[in-house]
Amino acid sequence: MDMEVRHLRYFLAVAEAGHLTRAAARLNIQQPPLSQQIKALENHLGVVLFRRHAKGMALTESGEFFLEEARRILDGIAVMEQRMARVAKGLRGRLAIAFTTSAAAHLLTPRVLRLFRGRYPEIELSLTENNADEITERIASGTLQCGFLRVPVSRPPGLVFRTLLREPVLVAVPLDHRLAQQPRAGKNAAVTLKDFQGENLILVRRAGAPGLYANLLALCAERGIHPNVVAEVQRMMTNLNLVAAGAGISVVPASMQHVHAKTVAYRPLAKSIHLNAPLTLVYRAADSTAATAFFVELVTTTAADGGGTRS
Amino acid sequence: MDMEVRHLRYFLAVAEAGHLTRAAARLNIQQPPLSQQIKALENHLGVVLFRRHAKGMALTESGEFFLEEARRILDGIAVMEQRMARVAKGLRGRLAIAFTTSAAAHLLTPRVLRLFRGRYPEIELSLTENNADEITERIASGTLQCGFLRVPVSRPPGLVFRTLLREPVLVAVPLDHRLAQQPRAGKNAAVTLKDFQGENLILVRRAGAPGLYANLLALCAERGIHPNVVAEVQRMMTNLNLVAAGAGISVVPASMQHVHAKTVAYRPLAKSIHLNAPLTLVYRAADSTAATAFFVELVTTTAADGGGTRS
DNA sequence: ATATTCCATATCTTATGGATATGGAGGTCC
DNA sequence: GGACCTCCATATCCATAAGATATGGAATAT
Repeated sequence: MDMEVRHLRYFLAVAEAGHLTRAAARLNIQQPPLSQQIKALENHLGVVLFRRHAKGMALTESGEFFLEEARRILDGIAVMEQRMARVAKGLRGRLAIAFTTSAAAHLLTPRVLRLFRGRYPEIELSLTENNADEITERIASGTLQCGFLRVPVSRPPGLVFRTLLREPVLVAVPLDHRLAQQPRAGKNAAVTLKDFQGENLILVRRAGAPGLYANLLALCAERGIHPNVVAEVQRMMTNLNLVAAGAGISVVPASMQHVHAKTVAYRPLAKSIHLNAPLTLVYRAADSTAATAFFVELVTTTAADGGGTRS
Repeated sequence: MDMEVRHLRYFLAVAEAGHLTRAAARLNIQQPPLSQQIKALENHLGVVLFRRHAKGMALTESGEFFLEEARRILDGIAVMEQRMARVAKGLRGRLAIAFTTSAAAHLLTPRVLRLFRGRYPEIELSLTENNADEITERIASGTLQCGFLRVPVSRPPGLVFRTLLREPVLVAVPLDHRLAQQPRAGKNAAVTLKDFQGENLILVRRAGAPGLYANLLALCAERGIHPNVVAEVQRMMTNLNLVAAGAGISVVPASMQHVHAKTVAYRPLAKSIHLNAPLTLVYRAADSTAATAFFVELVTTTAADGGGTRS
């Protein structure tokens, strides 16, 4: 015979009732089968658990030992069931989330993570930083659950790209650059597309893929303006590092204007230029995990509430 | 459905094999019932434990959580079974032992307890001191397992009285007593029965019950000697306290000769007087407890080996 | 495309947990 | 002290559910 949880439950009932008949009633079974199960348990353990006398059943010394053990194990099982119930509800789990450097720069991102941790403390967040390409791929493959990025570079089927917000873009130039010196014609006068003519431009993009910079180049091309593309990098942070080093100018979402603030100047673009940077949440449409749903829900509502303080 | 240990064992096998078919083979069952049991478990927990793909079964995240829990519980059960195996062998338990003050005075008693503790460290000894009457009664009622006493005062059926050893008795007298002064006629000349004539005698006995003192009185009566019984007490220690206080004289087993050594003199009895003090082990004949058997066995062999150094 | 592997489903068998009926042992009450 | 009562054990029977057998479908590899 193998011991089963049933034996423990039955034993405990008898031990607590001190009475086979009463325990059987409490367990909603009849007395004889209970008698047999107890006996089977005693056989299995090689120990007599109860002294049978005319007024009921009393634990033997071995029974007392076993009582402790049985309680311990049944308690353990109860704890397990509770924990698994929380797992089932999605209140316990793991959630792998990634963001691009520029998405991480927007205040919405840290804010939403803090909120989530507070509300679902038993969901362990695994956070990584990566470029939009890899994030998209890893979400599709199931390695990641959610990602924050700017303009989607590819749109594999089955992925949801939810635009959380749009923010202006700024032109980032080295402090000693011509465009950084300009604010006299009217206090921070906007940069126009013409200003890009002949400039060394640093891009963040993958060749052939759409994105913020693809849009910018398209606008320039429309007007016959041809900037001089001196570098294409993977991350916007690298981008700004190069600007800070004086390698050229670039364009970034407004929320990055505090990066390298001592060495890079950020100038607005002219209103006529319809170029803005979205913040996008990516996840699998088929992901039925409760944790993911909680996260998507929290991100969406937080963004709708004015998001990351519109900075 | 109720969760049973079987489910945990099956789950663990599948999780470790990563393979339903292989796990089934390892469990000596077929694949379909295993499939069903796993599914039943998933139903019960409200969680999907495995991702089924063409090369086997891989744990989901919930499955990983459950793996920890299942291992924890199965380990707990294994520990329990081991402990109960030791209980079954009698290596773990409780043993209630009592002795009279005079039995405790014999070196065999502490010696055997020390030996026992060393050999069976998981058997908890509960030690008490009491008079022969109560010890006998409590062993009969099952409150105690073993007792050490001198001469049995009653012999309820079902109790075994095993004589471990016999030792001489000595006459205990106050230091300033006539009999204490005597050792000049031949260096510690023995006390005879005649010496008891008219003496104040202190007894340890229950009226009507046999015992060391009943034997002594019988011997005296045979020869027409009538000591003056001034007290009947419950414990031999009380007895000696009274002798030390000068209330009278008494007779005790030789092993007690170090009690009140500063105020009581111990004198041998004449060889012709056939009076000695046994040390007796009492236990229930029907006591099939291994721990009791171990104890009885150890006491018997220790006593046979020369016992408590014959002091 | 074919074959193979592995899990799921459907049906049947069997082992066993549980129900019913009865007996025996130890207490209690009159 | 005898009749009754309570409570557990034993014996037999039934029903449920675990397990076996047979088959099908999905995914991967050849």
